Amino acid sequence: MDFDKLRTFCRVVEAGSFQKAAESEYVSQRAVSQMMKKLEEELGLKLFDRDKNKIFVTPVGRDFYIYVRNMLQKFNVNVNALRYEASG
Amino acid sequence: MDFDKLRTFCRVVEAGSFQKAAESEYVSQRAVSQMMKKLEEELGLKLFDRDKNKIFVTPVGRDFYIYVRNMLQKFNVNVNALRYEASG
DNA sequence: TAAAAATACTCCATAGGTATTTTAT
DNA sequence: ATAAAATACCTATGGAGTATTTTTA
Repeated sequence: MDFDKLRTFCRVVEAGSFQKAAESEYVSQRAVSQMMKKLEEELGLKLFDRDKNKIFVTPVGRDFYIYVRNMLQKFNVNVNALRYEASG
Repeated sequence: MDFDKLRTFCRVVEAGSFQKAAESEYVSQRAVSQMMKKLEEELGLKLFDRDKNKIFVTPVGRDFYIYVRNMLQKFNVNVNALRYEASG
């Protein structure tokens, strides 16, 4: 499990497509497609329904998104606080 | 940033040495040493003081440990809940 | 016909192992 | 003399790009 995958997942949910997320993250569509596949395998959760050339976020995917978005944001805040602590 | 690094970091803090953590995680001492180096670089935080053949967790490292331990635990709880949700 | 996802093929970076060196107890 | 961390060297795995195919709107 790595943060890049989680961040990309968030972008996908927000953009509504792998392609759009890929563009906004400056990686290839393939990279995003692979990452999301691995993410689902790793979690043992189906995050998307795939309908040929369209994706839909599952209810579980939506819940996971809410959770992850918050977790990543908090993590960044915390690390920044520690950087400040270390520098002061 | 990946969860393996964070988990290993927790093991190091708990064990008090790279070697011990390596044994308990079934990886080489080198792997742990490298992971911790990368982790510090990625975070921009000094997590350990290195004194030749001994390490000491820095105050910031200790705070980071508290945070990460909790984060990882919560994450697992949440994913398990989602698995349950998905199966029900 | 344009846009999007999956698949195939290829390549390179990096993560990890073994072995070695250094140091302290 | 033992235990632990860093370093060097090497290999293999996997992640990413390009190109291609399929499908739908």
